[in-house]
Amino acid sequence: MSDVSFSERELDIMSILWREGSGTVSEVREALEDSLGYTSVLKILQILEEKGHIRHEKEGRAYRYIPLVQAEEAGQTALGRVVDKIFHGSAELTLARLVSQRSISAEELDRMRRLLDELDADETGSER
Amino acid sequence: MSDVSFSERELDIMSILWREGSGTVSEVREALEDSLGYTSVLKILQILEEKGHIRHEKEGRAYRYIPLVQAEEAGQTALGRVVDKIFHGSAELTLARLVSQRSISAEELDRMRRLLDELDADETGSER
DNA sequence: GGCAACCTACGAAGAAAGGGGTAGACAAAT
DNA sequence: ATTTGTCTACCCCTTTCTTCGTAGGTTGCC
Repeated sequence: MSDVSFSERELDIMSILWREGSGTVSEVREALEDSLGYTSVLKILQILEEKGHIRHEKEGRAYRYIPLVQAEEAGQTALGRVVDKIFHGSAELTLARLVSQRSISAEELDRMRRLLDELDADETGSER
Repeated sequence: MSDVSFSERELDIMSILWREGSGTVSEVREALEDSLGYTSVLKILQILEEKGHIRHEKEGRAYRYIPLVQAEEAGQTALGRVVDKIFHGSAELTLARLVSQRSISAEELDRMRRLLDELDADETGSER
C-alpha cells in the first residue's frame, strides 16, 4: 500500500473518477465545479496517468480514464496525515471534529455507533 | 472561520507550533523529522507569517513564532476536504477508515462511543 | 472531396513549493 | 576590542502545479 497523495486539482479530478467510476475529458470537465479549459483538464489527466494513478482506454475518438488507485488508499494517506499533523494522532479529537462539522442523520449516527461497538467486541475478544 | 490550508512543509511546521505552543527557528528545526537547513525552516516560518497564520515576537536575539490559527480551524478545512473529496461526504466511511488504520485503546474507543451517544441525545432532544 | 467538430499531443508560461547560500547585525566570551 | 557564534534579511535555484494556446489527426456530414 504505497503512499498516494494528490495535489489540489488532481484530487478534484480523482474524486470525480472515483464517484463515476471513470470519465472522458469532457465528462470530467463538466462534472468539475470550477470551469476549466478543455486542455487543462486533459493535462491533469495525463499527469495522473503518467504518475500511474489512472489509465485510459480508447472509446471511439476519445479516451476514457479509469482510476488505478482506490479512494480508500488515498483516504488512508490523507486521513493519516490530518490525524497525525493536526489532531496529534488522536482518533477521538478527529471524530469530535468530524461529527461537529456536518449534520449527521440519526441513521448514520447509529451505524457509526455500531461500527465502534463491533470494533470494541473484536478487541476485547482477541486481545484480552 | 476562513479556509486555512497548508502545504506539506507548512503543515509539518504548524504541527510543531501547535504541539509546543510556539517555537524559535532552532526549536522548530530540531523538532522537525526531516533535517532541513536553518534558512529553509526560517523561510517557511516567514511565509507562514506573511500569510497571517503565525506571528513572531522578539526573544533575546531570536524570534519566537506563535500560531495565529488554531489546529481546530485547520482540522475543519482539511478534514472537510478529505471527507468530501475522498469519502463522498460520508462521515461513516471516514470513521471506518479512521478506526481501521490505527490501533485504538479501549479507553479511547469508549470515549469515542460516548461522544456519539451524546450527539445522539442532543439531536433527538432538540430536533425531534 | 472538403469543411466542421471534436480529440489528443506538445509545449509555453506564470505561480507556488521547497531547499539552501551569503552577508551583515549583534551579543557573549576572551 | 576582536573573535566567535547565532540570528535575520535578501537572494538564487529547481521542481511541481496549474492553466491554457496551438497544431495536427480523425470522423461525419454536405
